[in-house]
Amino acid sequence: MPDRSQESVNRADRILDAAGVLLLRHGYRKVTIDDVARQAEVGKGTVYLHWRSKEQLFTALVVRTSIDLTEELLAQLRADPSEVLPHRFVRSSFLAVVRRPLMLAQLMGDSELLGKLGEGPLRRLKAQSGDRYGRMMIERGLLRGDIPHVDYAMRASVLGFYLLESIDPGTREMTAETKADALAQVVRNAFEPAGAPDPAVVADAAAQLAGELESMISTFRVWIYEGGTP
Amino acid sequence: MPDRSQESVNRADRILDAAGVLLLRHGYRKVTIDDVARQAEVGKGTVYLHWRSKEQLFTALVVRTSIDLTEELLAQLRADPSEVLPHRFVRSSFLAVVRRPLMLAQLMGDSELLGKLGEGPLRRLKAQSGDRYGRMMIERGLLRGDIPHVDYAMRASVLGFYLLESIDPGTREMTAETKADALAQVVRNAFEPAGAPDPAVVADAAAQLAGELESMISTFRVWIYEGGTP
DNA sequence: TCAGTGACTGGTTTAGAAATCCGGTCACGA
DNA sequence: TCGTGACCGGATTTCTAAACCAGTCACTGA
Repeated sequence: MPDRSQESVNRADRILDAAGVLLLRHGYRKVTIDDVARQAEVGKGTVYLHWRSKEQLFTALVVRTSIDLTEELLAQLRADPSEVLPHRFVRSSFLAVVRRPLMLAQLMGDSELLGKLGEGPLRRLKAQSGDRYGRMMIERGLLRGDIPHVDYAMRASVLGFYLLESIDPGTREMTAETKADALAQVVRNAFEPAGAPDPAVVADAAAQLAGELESMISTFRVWIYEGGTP
Repeated sequence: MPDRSQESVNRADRILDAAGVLLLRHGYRKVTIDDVARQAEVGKGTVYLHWRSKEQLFTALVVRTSIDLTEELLAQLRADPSEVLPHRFVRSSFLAVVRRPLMLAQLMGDSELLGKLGEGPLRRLKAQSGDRYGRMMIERGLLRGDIPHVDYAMRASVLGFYLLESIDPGTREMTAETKADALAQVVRNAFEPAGAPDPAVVADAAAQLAGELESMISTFRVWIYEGGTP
């Protein structure tokens, strides 16, 4: 028998579901709090019992999606530590992002869909995490240290795979997996050292990355309730 | 002593110069034909002696810049045939584009600056040429044939180098050369076969590419006078 | 005679006012 | 105590009048 606060969490989730459906259909600007409340079958005031503003409501939605995505990556990493290798991890991240329209919109800076929700500290946090991941891989010898600006080059190359589709509609016929495989090839050939990596190093790196992902998830959990502006 | 038509060409060039200055400063929408005429110190009607519409005037400007860019690449290719190798050619193209704001704007689809001039047959032609270059390099064994979707992967990776700067302002501190070098590394490691290429193959490929560039330039020359819609 | 010009025209964009909308509050009812 | 929807006023949209500018063409002077 669910207690009072459990009910409240359920309802918060229902409201976020409603917000998600409407956001993807109409975009941030055209979705009103009234719409969300009606879709979630609650009164408008009820929405404000959970979040202080429209911006915080939709930020919570983006953060919830980020948690979901990060948990997926974490599960894959735990099932197979070699997921930590750049070509594997970048591949999984690519698929995890393109399958979540909200994440894709945030990464591509789609202000039509997200308003200015795309910016903000959330994006900075993710960028920082990417940086830390890169440095960690270089330190452990899982990314080539012999080429200058590996981090820059990898960021640039990967970005292109996310953005090409918006510039060249012809590529929309390829499946996400096909693109992800091509991306993995590029990352492996261009940025990873030749030869098989030491399994011990891989296991260790996987453990560290798992820790980082967990702490990201914790940070996200806090943000859901504080609207990303603590 | 310059004849009548030489004068006319000079004046057309002066008008295009004026249009270029104003376009970069204010963008397509805010530049009026009056402005251009005044900047070029001719009457407004005179502009219409050279081009049938505002769109054709600015299209001619973009095409003139494209010719200039293509001639630069052609000269480099003639000076050193190994410029035809993907990592070299992509590097030179990158530099040639980022040093010409109009070309960069067109490639990035900057509609603030170019209005809808960014679209159109010009862009399609350039995309096609890129495709043909890719196929040619694969046929001659200068791009790896063993990885699926090399063309797609290379287009995506290269695109990222053009676009990263607009997403991550931090990278603006790097010089264009540094970025171009990183790009060349990626292309070489990810897409070219290991080992030195056969000089005869290179020379032959260079000759063919030079031919293609020449024919592009010819096409551009026609378009200057026909506004890109023959 | 004709290249060059700028006043002129009417479709389009902009500016400003009026009307509508919607984020956020809160008094009330269950 | 929790949930609601009528209500408020700042923000956005809509409407209309004024300004603007692409493109034309009759005129000028070389």
